[in-house]
Amino acid sequence: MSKLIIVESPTKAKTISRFLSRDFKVESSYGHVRDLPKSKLGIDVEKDFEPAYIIPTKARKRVNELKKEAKNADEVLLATDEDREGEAIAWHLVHALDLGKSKRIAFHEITKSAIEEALKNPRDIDLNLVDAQQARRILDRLVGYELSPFLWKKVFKGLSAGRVQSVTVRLIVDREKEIQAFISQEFWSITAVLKKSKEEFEAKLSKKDGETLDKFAIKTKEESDKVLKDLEGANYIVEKVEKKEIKRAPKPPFTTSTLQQEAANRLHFSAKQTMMFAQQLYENGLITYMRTDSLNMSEESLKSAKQVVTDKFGKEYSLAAPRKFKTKTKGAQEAHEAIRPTQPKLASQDLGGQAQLEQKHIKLYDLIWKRFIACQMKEAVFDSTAVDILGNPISNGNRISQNYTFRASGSIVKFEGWMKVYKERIAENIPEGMLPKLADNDLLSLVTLIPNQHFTEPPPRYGEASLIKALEEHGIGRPSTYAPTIATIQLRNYVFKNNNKKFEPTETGITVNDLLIKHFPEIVDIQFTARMEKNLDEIAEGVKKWVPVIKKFYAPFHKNLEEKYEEVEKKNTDEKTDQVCEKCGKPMLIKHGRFGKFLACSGFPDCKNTKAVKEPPKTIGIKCPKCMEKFSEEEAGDIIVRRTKKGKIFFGCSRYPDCDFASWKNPAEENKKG
DNA sequence: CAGTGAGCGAGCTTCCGCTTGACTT
Repeated sequence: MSKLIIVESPTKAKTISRFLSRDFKVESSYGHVRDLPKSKLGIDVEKDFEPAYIIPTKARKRVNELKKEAKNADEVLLATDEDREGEAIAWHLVHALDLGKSKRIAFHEITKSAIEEALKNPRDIDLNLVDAQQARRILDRLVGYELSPFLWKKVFKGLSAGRVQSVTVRLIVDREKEIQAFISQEFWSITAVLKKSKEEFEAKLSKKDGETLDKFAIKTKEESDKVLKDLEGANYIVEKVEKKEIKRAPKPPFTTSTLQQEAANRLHFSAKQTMMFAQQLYENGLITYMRTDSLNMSEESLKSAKQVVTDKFGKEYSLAAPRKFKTKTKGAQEAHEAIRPTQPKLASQDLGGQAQLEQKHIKLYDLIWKRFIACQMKEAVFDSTAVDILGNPISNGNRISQNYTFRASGSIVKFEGWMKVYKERIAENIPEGMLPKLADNDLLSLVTLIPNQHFTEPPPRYGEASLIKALEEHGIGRPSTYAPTIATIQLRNYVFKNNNKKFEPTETGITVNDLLIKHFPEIVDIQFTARMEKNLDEIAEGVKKWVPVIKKFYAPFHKNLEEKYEEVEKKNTDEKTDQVCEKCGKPMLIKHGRFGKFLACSGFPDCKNTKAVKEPPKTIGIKCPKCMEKFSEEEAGDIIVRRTKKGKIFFGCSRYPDCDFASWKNPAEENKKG
């Protein structure tokens, strides 16, 4: 009896086969094996949106191999992920491989017992779940392949729009507009430096006559001066000492999104880098699957974590019962576990021997290991103290009406708990620093009063980490798409990373975003995906059929689109410049051509003068090596980041065409490697 | 990888989500 099991990933296949007898052969599909054709819509909207699936050339070889394997097997078991995409992959496999006989199985973790359990419970493919996936796929294709050509016609060619990318651009443009519209406000704070015996500490002005002062209570220097004057000669007396014990629980283990965020914040990895290193850790059997939105952890791993905590830190740090987490992510599919070390016993220091791992792999593993171990450790406990101090102004020996209250706070760590492993900035609600021992009615002496001028700040621009966080919170995109989406919107030149690695929209990004918001508000609504997911869930549950759901969306969308083709004028994306054409004296314009921006004379077609557009100098801080051989450092060109026609990034010399140095790799990074 | 826009109007661009190589352009 020979049986063939098909999963998505070759690494998963390898792992599973270790648990099974020789009767089983485990192969992988490498993701989807059928898809809509790339070159055309591939959907017959007249015939109930019938999709024309094809096997892409990239998948052809794999399909043929699997076909052969299936023929030789007595039974085929489809063990793809238990989620919408996984179910669809199984269904596509049935059609692509012509499987007459096949069964669907699913396991929730890759352990011997879970696999044996799954083998005992085969089922049929869930066609409702498949339909939900088809609806998702078809809707995305309809939106993407009808809206993008609209942009080619009304803006310029090569642009794109889609359910995910267009909303991602919107987030960035919206934020930029908030920043532009922001009006900074002045406010003041007053800090008293006080002394008890010889110990100095700080307290912030918090109340006037018992009324809490809000942030803008003191708006100007004059108002601040008035308070200082009121306080001349005041006594400072401790009014109330409040002690509290604060407990902080650890954060859950990593998902794709949180891993990308933390690796960006702590290790300065891009989302793309993080995924590449995680993939290699996964392939080396060191971590669980890296594209996941689940917070589940196998019982086995929890047991192992407890052992590690007890061994490494002592029993007082370990939990009586494992701590479990529930996802808050909208639309989470949870086909996998959270990202965790497969062998919790292996700390990052134990990884030295593995030659194929670089420092960056080890750093990422360290982060994953610590986060996982910490989530199975006791809460951290703080003793926090908040003290109200009355500043009683005295006037001519008499108390005057106003009095002021200052507040000092501090905390000390009573028990580190999980923070012994996974350091966090204390921040959020827990003040830092120590206070001297204080008791009610203690008389304090004033060292000095410090007025501070502040200005409110605009909201920050998104970086990769905060953008991914926002996408996940709105349920936009999936673990496998966060990094590629961010790459796409930069490739299309909708947004770019500024010198601080924060996203700013380009002119094109703003133009396209405004156009979409004005004419297709539904598609670029931040809630669009969430509403779609609700419908998909109903399809998956069998409450709704997929065709009417798509029809209900498509009919008005398409009608609107046809109207907009008539109504909307072509956007003129020409940008005026201060430059004057040296041939005819007319002003020069920045135009969009096949190869991006260029300068052209506004007198066209009478004057055909063109020039390369002045590139924003995207230097990487090093000189051109080819120039350096011939010229002094003064004369040598800088290496600048440029793009090919296809948008691929390469590194060239700023003196082009005098110097033709060009490289695909970043010469600065090449130097570092030696 | 150093071009380019308009118009003839061919043939092309484009989506999201699942998964890794085969390229050293």
